[in-house]
Amino acid sequence: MPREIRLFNTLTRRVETFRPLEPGRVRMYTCGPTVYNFVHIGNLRTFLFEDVLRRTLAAFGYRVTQVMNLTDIDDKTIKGAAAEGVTLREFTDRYVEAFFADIDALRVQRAEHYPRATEFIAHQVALVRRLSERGHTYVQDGSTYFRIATFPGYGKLSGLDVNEVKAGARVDADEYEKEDVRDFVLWKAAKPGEPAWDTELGLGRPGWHLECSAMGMALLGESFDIHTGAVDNIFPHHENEIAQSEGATGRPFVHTWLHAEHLVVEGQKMAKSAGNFFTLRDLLAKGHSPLAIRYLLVSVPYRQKLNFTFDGLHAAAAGVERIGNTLRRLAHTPAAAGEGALPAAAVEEFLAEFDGALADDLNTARALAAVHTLLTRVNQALDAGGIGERIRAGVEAALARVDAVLGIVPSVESEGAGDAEIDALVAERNAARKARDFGRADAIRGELTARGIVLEDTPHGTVWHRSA
RNA sequence: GGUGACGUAGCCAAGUGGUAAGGCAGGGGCCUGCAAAGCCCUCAUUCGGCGGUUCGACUCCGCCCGUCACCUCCA
Repeated sequence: MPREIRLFNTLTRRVETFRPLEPGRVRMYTCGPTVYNFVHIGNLRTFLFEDVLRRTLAAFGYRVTQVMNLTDIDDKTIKGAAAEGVTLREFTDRYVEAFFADIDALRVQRAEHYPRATEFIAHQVALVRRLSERGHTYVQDGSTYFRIATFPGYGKLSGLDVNEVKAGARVDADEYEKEDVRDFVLWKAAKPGEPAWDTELGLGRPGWHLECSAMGMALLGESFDIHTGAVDNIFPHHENEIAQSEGATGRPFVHTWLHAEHLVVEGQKMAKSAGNFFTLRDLLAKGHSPLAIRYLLVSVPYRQKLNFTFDGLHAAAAGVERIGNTLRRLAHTPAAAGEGALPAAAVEEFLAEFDGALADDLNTARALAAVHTLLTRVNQALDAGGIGERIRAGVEAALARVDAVLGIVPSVESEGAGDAEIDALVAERNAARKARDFGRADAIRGELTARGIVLEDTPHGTVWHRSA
């Protein structure tokens, strides 16, 4: 039996105990990138929330099937391809590839499916047909619209009163004519020079919201457990998905809706004009480590606004370092006889708190606090006389679980080994130290430091590793 | 105008009725030939402000101040 988890459902505005439709199995749909550009750290915050969600569910014993769409047909991709004079596919392929490279760098686990909107045109057309059969649509100037007046539940996710949504400066930005400004387009009539599909709906292309309904239902079923995105998706995107999906099937579309808060940079909304807009690539180019970025983005619970700062990034890097240092000490310190200075209860308490925090609507800040408390106890025990073999294995297993869920544990495995030249320098330095020739010893250490090698003289000998 | 968040130490942040987790930064100390790593001590008599409820409130209620988000491009 999987462990229970409590999640805040946007639909009910409450933290609820999560119950999958099929016991032990979770089907989740996560809104993915529009592939017209490199993803920025705000996108990444959301993807990382989804990654921690799927990892937590898996660690808790659920079998997870995750779908993440790749939006490769919309105004932005069309514009981008046209601007460069390449086909839509060539243009979007580039950013799909970049997207995968970026999430790989951040250790995001792959979803089971990454459907592209352009590869599910038939499903989208079929969905519109079902909506038409049930009287939810109308056609105007070759485009097909969803008439929200036919869907009584409209507004239930966002809590917006549709009657309050009035035509104004911000409404009806798109050029297509609608019967009612609140209606949204399902199928857009072709415009000259734009990609179009010749279908029973006429020559055109799918509207923005259609792909998620069609692909979600195609890959996960007409009703599934979880649908996620960032808060700005609540309205109109997810509201419209519900209308489209439930309008077509007459069944509940999604049981639990989860939304990640936005991130701000140095307290300001991230915007290109403000000069605080960062892609992953920007940060890596500045020399920040992917693991530190991941740690920072994961350290604030997903429903909290995250203030991304360079101070915070340095703190995150320090946090990652501390985990690695402790793991390294643990590996290099000989095991104590028997239980040693760390009681087995310390590990058990940690696991209970760590899992408890995650089960509480993914409270990653609390989970991380538990990790640090464990690290302190481990270091105390290491100072106090060592840790027994069995307990040490328990600590390592616990940190492996931390890594399985949060993905923030640096690898110390292959460090400090297999480099005969460095080993020789270390040996030479130790000979100098023994001879009390500290000038020579420090010169060697200085040289190694310049090469990015960190030395540690422990009671059990000198160990070295490469600085992060 | 409508709807909804948030305001805890220098910074990030947990807690949400029982007397303030954790991390980073800072100060002092131990260890070390010196470092590195680690450990110890220290760092909010107080949780935006003012009232109220309560034996007791950071936690509940009211008002006020401030910051922010969404209201059909937006992760």
